[in-house]
Amino acid sequence: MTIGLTNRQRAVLDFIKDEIVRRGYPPSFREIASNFGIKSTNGVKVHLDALEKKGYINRDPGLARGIELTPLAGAEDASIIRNIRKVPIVGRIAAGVPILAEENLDGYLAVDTTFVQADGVFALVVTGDSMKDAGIFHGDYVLGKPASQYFPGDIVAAIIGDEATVKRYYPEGDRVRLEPANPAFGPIIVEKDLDDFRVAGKIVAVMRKM
Amino acid sequence: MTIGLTNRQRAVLDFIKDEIVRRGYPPSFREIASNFGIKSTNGVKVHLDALEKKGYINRDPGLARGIELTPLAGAEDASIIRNIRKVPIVGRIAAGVPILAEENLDGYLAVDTTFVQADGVFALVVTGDSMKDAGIFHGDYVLGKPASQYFPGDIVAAIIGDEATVKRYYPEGDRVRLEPANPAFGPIIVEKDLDDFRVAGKIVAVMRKM
DNA sequence: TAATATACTGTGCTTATGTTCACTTGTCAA
DNA sequence: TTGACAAGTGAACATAAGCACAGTATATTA
Repeated sequence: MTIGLTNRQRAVLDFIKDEIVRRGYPPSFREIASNFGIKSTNGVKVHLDALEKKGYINRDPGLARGIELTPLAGAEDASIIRNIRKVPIVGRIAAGVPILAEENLDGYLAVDTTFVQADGVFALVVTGDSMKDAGIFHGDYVLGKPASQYFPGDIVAAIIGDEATVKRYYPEGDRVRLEPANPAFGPIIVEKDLDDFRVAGKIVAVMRKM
Repeated sequence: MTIGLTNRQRAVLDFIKDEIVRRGYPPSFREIASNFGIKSTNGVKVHLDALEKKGYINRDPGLARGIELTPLAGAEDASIIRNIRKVPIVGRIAAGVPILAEENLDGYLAVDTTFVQADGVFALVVTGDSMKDAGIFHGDYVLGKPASQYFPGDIVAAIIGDEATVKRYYPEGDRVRLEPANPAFGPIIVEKDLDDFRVAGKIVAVMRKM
């Protein structure tokens, strides 16, 4: 029952989230009121009632600052309120299903928002050293961000069959050349509109555990 | 000035953290009191004053539930958020002070616990490409973990003067050779017990934003 | 065109919450 | 054995904060 919020309600919700991030606890009615230039605490109460009714917050009536964010509000598990995103880790890719399908899921990686801002970002574990010279090693996590367009030279995660591979992307007519960053390996050349082939995202971050 | 806490103070601090996790906002004086069987709010106030004086919390006087946890409180023990650690980012290093001193602090990086388990881990931003062949580039974050002993070949964060540098560690008698991973650079050789020199930690992770 | 929802103002009230002060008790180090 | 510190009790107090109710205005929907 995801009921949409009005602009005003969303602004109030965002303010509450920001305050929780900034100070570690929710704002009071009067703090919300003064932030929005509202002169009556009742004006705020109406908003909070609406947010609660629509499932974005839970309140503990009577309690000072007794506002809890629900997952709907974007508090996946209180993570988002601390500059954190949970990025799905994509494991073995099942044929035909979208990359973020549950079948492919292999847990989550918590990532600081300095590394990811957008939604839809996924993580995968690199196999092989074909991107060694680009500083991407066997066993590294890479974060991939789906894009509407990829440019020559972009490092991308490409799906070929049920395998994900990380390479530099070079479109060549109706083919694509996937170029490794390691002289020991040669390029992979695939038909652009092969059913089996797609580019899942551009690599936006690398994380290595040593 | 990391002053130790008494058992009771630690218990109170833990309770505050638990409540923040559980409900999303800090407890009131009376909630703390009733949890510990304390009958006077003043009993609680003394604890909070002590926690504040010792740097584990910050309070906004007069405000209901105006308790903020400081990094000190979070670093003590499991982070308030599951699976996540907040790692202090070390910037320019002031002479003479410990690496984690406030003067050096440049914010925090949230990191999944798959990358860090221990306390005391710090992050710093790499300058220069001297570790390029080890897959550590200019601008990368590295996570350093202080150790009691370092072994030949370890990649470490070393402090020389007020500069941090990342290199491979090779002890040689009462000198240390800091070896880059880039043929364009030569090694740095320093006296082991120079005042100006110390090894701050072993590099346990690398994170790159592209 | 009546009903409903949003978005408020203004006032008064209740209570949840933090503060202050005086005093007690036990422990531990100088 | 004095003094400092931790850890309280108890009561009075001030105020921060939530709630209720009576209105007003506008827009949208049935």
